[in-house]
Amino acid sequence: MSEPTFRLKLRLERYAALHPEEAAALDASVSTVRRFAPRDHLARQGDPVDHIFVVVEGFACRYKFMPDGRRQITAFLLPGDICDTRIFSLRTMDHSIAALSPVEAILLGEDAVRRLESLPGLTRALAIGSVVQHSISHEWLMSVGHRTAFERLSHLLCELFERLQAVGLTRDYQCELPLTQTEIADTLALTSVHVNRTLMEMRRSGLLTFQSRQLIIHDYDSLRTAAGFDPSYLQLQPADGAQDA
Amino acid sequence: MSEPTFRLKLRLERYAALHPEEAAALDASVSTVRRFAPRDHLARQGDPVDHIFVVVEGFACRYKFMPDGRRQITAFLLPGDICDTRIFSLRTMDHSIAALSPVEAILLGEDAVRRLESLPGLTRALAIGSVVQHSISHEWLMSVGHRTAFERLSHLLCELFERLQAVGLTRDYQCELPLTQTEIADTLALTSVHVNRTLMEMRRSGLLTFQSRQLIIHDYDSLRTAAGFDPSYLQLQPADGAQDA
DNA sequence: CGTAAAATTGATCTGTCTCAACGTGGGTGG
DNA sequence: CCACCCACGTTGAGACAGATCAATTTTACG
Repeated sequence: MSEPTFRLKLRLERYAALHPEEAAALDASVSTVRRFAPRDHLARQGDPVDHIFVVVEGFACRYKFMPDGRRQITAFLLPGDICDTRIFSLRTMDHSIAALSPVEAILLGEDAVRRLESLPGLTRALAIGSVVQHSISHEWLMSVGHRTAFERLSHLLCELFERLQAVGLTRDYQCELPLTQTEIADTLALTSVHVNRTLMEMRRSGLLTFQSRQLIIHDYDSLRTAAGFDPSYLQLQPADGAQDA
Repeated sequence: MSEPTFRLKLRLERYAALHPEEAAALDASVSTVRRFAPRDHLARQGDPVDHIFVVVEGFACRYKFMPDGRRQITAFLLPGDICDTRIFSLRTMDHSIAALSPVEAILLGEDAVRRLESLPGLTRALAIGSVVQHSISHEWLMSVGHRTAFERLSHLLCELFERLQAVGLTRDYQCELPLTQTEIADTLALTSVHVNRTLMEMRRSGLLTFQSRQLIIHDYDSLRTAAGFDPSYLQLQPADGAQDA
């Protein structure tokens, strides 16, 4: 668990079987691990892109500001998540990445990434990871465009729960979600007032409780149904050839 | 112009300089060109992924249906656009692609793509193309989440205009947009009724006219301002080392 | 020409925002 | 160790952008 690549390997093995030497190459590529406090920036819009991040612990997010000052969170980076390796093709970041909780992250330079991508299992796993991030964006677009506040929030909580489950950060139907209602609002394009009302409605109806960063889902089937949540876009079913527990 | 890779090369050269042999490799990779009628599917959700597309002519779109039957268009594929090459890592398509107008498209198999991606200029250009598609998704999320109908529509029209301009499909401030108001509505997560009212408002205010598939922008500066449109996310400024016209 | 798809217009309804106030808990400095 | 304080959460009343429902007109095309 003290191994910084622990959750990353859990994630990548969902996508493709990794040879022992590929796992070793991952460990060997870790030279810099950095800690960030909540609200710290891992990267800012306009920064030159000289490394990407692997989140080891904590929550981070990609975001952009609108001209009117409202913030849109466009992605969450959870433990085990790795940034798109193709970002190196860009001169500068076109968005910012900030820590939402205390975050520990591995920094990988372009050379290290190239070396990892020369290994077939990793190539495939990283490619799927990138496609999944894209699919999540599309799913969020559907949420913001066509789902009600209740559906949007249920859908997001289902997604976060399953993503955390994939890296061993849930037990039963509970997990830690270090998010404020305002941050959820910035993600779902709602106001924090409305997120609050919707959360209270969910609590009242016995679906779940979300208090002091702890999410407890009391009725996952109903939550999934309410959200219209279909997890297939996360590609978390173990891949062909990947070891099943 | 009869060359199927003409617009693709225009696009890729915005991202990275291509060596003559890379341009030749692109041409050599074209073995199958297919035509599609409006509403035809280029690919359907669930299909095995055995080739990707390069749009030569016409408009296509990626889309998904919501459980309630509403459609969300998640991306446009314009002439010169190429699908993300990493989609090959997925067993099956997680969304559908349909023609919006008569479409001509090159089909590229995985081997052909691997061969192209072994060339450095193409690797870089294709990587940037993929990152830009991702950025466009994020920008659409901002639109649907935080922009008014008027801003959303202006923003989309600015984006489409600039993308078409990059591949030589505009003259002055005009271009052909083979989109119905319903299709625009499915993109912006509005109703076609509201798209219609918004278009009329733009027409009345002298900003633009959009009739029988022809977009004529009368006042681009005002349109851009109204949209809060910043084209940098499209990465269309000629790359270092790319030839300027 | 005829017919179906697309565009246009009007009247009404509603989910979410806005503004505004008040409650609360956990961290920190005295 | 207690008191203050500030970020976060909670609640209420009213406003509005865009949806919905329902015609009617215009356009494209076989």
